[in-house]
Amino acid sequence: MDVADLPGVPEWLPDHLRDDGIEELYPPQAEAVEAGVTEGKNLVASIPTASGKTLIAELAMLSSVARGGKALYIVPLRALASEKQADFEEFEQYGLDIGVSTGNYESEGGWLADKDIVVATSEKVDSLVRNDAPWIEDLTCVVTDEVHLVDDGERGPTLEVTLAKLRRLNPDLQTVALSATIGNAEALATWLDAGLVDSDWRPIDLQKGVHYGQALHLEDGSQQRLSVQNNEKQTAAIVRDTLEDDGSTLVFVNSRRNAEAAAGRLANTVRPHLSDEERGRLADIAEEIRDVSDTETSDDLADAVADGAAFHHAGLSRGHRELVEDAFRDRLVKVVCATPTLAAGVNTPSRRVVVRDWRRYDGSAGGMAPLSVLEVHQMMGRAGRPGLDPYGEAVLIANSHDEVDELFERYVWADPEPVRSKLAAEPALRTHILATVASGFARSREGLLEFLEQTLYASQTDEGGQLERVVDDVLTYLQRNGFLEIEAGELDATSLGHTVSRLYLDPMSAAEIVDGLRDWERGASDSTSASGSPADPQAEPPADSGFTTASELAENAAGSDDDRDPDDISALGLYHLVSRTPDMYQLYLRSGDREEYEMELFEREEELLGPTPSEFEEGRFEDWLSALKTARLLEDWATEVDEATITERYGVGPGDIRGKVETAQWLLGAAESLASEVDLDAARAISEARIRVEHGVREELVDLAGVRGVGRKRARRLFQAGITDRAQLRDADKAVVLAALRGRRKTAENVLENAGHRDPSMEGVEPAPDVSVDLDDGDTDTNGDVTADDDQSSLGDF
DNA sequence: GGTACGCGCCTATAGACAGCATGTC
DNA sequence: CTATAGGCGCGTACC
Repeated sequence: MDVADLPGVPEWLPDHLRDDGIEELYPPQAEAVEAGVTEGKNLVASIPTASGKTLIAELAMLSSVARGGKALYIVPLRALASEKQADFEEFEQYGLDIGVSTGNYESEGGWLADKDIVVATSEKVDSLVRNDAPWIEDLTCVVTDEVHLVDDGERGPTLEVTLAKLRRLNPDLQTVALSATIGNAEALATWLDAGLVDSDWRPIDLQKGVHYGQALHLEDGSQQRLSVQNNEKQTAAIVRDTLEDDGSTLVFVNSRRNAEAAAGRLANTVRPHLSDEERGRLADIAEEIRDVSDTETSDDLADAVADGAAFHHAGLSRGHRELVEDAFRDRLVKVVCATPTLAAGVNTPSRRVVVRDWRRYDGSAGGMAPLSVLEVHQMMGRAGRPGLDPYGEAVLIANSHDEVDELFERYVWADPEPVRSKLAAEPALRTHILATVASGFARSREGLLEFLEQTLYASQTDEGGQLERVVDDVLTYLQRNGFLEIEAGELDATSLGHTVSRLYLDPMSAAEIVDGLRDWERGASDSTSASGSPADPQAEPPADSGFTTASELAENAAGSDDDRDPDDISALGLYHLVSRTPDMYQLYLRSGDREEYEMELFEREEELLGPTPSEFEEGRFEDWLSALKTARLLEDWATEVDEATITERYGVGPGDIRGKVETAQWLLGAAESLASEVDLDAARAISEARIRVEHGVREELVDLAGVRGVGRKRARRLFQAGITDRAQLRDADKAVVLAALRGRRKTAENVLENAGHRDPSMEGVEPAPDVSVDLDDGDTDTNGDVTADDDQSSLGDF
């Protein structure tokens, strides 16, 4: 189909596409147009990655906007939100306004209501609906990227429920759903009352194969000789072979450690193939990587990159990831060894893809579980860059002759699994039922079930019995914990319930937080026996186990003599409290850790909020310990322990620290709201703990770190120079400030201005000579300090 | 005596959304 | 209920 023949699109679009070198649509795109995407029709497109999904989305959104509408583009990852924003911003020249909204970022300059196209994550959209964002009603078109993720147990239900809500709010809404190739695209189409484009077409050939011994067996039956030389691994042989053809390789492995180890080894394979010029540019990038942070991960990555290899996983910080992705796209880095982060995420195609590990550890399966066909196909789909490579090759690695056949059967020739709704699971319904009631989508049990009828789950199952049963369990749970009231069949969210829904908390997290805080106020004496575990946990839904109901408000109102002062709650206690909620991704407890944290628990049990579960309750006790480990990490961060020490002590990457800190910040913010909601007096302690973790500073720096432009390091330097709070900074001797900030005039001016200094100008000011500021060269003060504390407390016990 | 290698045993295990109100070194 | 790579200690073979 020629771009001139597109019905319903703005008149500038055909020319715009031609300028981009697009004269004709790809076949699946043409099918989509024939199905009416540009004329407001619903559509499900199940097509491979990189076969033009984005254009289908654009056609739908632009034509909808051209008719005076407003479009929403839902992405699964924050990283994709910014990528799509960049894509769509080229339409700004035609007067369109693009906006982005994710948890940590909101586009500035004009509210989202004024935007023509809004990009957001599914959770953010859910949250916007819960908080009654007024512009939601103006939407005329919603595009969902990667809809097959409704199959995901944790995040799928959010997408499902959110789509159902959007469609309910606005029955005329055009719904376009983009999916990877899946087994049951027609089921999605039925659910969304949509036309269907289901195609395998790719703009560039993809040849799948399995490597074993000295040969690469391809799916068309041919074989390529690809010999493994002296001692090298199969992966190395493939990488070398690709390099000889001047191509790059993406290697998928199943753990972070494997990614790092493989990158280190493959660096040796790549090194001899680099030109001098490449070596020079790679050295520069390696230097930038070292600048991002001075952790071991950072060093290892820099070493590998200097040789043209890299690893990529979620433990990397944002800066690291971007540098690696860019260098790979620029073809400087020849090999990237990645965990599945890269397959789901951003656009980094490569000549060849190697799927080295096809099994992955899965705690719920109790061991290694094979990857799904869908996942493997998604990884393989990264092979071949349109316009750059003649074709793409995706290779699985077999370790035996039998495995060759197995891999062909299991992945190369197999069709992807059907997508199935995971909505009927209790944890998902807990949060969505509360939100559905709180935001007025349902006012009775029947209304609730009727609403759930609009989900994929309902369209995929014939017997409603299962769903109904879980719904009743969840309603009971929500009622018992004081989130909902049920009266004469009427459902009503309590004010606590509304708060929880708006805060986007899992109700179970909210219950845990409220109970923990309340338990503290009630005093320690009766808490050891106060575990709310039902007598027979087996008979109760798992959601209930171990929690006193949050509705026992009246019980402690009387107050007793052993009430404790809420200001005495320690930061560790609060960090532990939020770390044990289901909203915090827990740290893995390694074998050696168990003993260490049992000891730690023994020493600091007093500080924790709520009764420690019995050691015989295996699962709960384990969770309690790993929450303690997470809490310790946060405490270290809030005690100015430096990054490198933390990564080493807890076995995490630099990016993980950021993630934990961010989550803790969010949950503590939520805890603050909850405390005031239920009249608990802990707000001050929580707020301080939150600010400390936010800036990563000890108590005495909280005030200083609140000044814009002052982080944990600058705050500490100022403090050492004798400036201990914001007020002092406001009237400080400029010479001292300048010296404390190591003579950086511009920084000092900024800081003083933000602190409200009368005359921030640094002109003619010289750093005061008697102020010494040596904290970042080596692990002198802050770290040394903390390490000493640490030694003291642990040594004292042996 | 030193080194190189191979074997068996032990260990450890992917990803990342959200409130609210603004900004690290 | 499922696996496997890598690191380490140890024993053997060889110079």
